[in-house]
Amino acid sequence: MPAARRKPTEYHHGNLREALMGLAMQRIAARGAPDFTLRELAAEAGVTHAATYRHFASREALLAAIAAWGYRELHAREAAAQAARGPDPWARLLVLPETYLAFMLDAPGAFHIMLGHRWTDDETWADAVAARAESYALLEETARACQRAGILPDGNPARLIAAMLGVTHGLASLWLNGQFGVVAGASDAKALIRETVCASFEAFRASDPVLWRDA
Amino acid sequence: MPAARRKPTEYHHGNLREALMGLAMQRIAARGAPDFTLRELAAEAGVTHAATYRHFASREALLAAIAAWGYRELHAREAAAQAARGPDPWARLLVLPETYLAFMLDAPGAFHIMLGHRWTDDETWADAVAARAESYALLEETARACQRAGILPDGNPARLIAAMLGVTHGLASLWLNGQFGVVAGASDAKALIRETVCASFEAFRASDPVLWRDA
DNA sequence: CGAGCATGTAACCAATGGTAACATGAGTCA
DNA sequence: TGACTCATGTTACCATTGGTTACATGCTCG
Repeated sequence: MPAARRKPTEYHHGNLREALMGLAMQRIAARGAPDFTLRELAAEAGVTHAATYRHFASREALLAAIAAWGYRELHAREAAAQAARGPDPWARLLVLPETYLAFMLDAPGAFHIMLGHRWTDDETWADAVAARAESYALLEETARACQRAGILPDGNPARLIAAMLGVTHGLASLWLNGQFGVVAGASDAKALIRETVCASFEAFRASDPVLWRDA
Repeated sequence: MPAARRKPTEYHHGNLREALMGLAMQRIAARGAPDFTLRELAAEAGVTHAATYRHFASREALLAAIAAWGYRELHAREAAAQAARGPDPWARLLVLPETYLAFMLDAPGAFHIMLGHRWTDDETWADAVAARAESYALLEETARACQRAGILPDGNPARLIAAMLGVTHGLASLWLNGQFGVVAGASDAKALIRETVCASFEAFRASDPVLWRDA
């Protein structure tokens, strides 16, 4: 994250765009929702709120940029982690939720937008939608590879993928919204989440193929 | 849902509180987020926006009331469905996600607030928090009963509960945010979700107890 | 019937997202 | 070097929003 405040002598900020994204993510992570005001944000960056419109068409566009950055970064981390893990399909599959959850802890502000914010269909979110699709495609390919290798049970891959995406996304979402205390003592929620996701994947792996077949 | 517009002759609306909640839920369901303006809402109810403050302390309080209503209704439906299903713990467990997903389709507007909206900790949301806790308690009790009956594998119940809550919540959340097309052809997403949740529960049931034990 | 209280209205406020016209200064090329 | 230019920032402005306050209305019940 770049420095938030610029020196008061300089007229041009230098990299206001990224500074605003960083500050916004901080605030979202702290408050749990994109509550911030463009004016607050701009002031914290040492700039007038009107200056933000040189970099983002609207407040929504700033959020969309954060989401797009998040999914691109996630995809990059996932791909790198898979490469580091070698060719085994199962290891390549398990590394995905691991990376996902680790990134969530690294950048909770971005995740709030990625998971919790309603995206309108207009072009503002087009970038984010595309970036998200890439990340999902990775899961889909890897899951299919596991099926081909006989590691995951046969059956409709969409169901298996939905199940895996569901647990991961669901637990992440619960944690982000602070709803995890209701199910655990919240003592070490992060460890519980990681282990639960892992156990679920293993349960799916060892499950009866009949479960996943279409009627 | 009560009628949106009152007759212009009458000064008092009659049941403005519920009318506003109903209209708000409609709008949330339609737009996918609580985008509405208090003034729009009030106008649609045939009333000045200031009138809403006779029934809700703030815009946020209206959302909180919807969430609280939603969780109370959900809990009631779950309890009723369990009662109708008889004493078998496994049947009583499976009926919970069924009811959950069915209610989501009935009242997507309420679910958007229940699942997708960040709840601040102040007293505005106290009711909703309490109602939510009751619904979660039902899942927890039923899951523990299944473990005692030897139906669910032994191990840390928090993990099993987290896993089940995770899939259900995760898939519901994906569907609400319109992100389900990425995993399925979105042809009959609702059926896919129901069957995937069911398959997941069965997979957990038949899984190796070792998966759910603490290290 | 009349009093009181719940409910609605009108007028107002500060703050917000967004726009437009103007100011500044860094990079480029003669 | 000096001037042109364009990206970037500022000032001043706007309509709209959530929220408050003082006043109006009319249902309810002694």
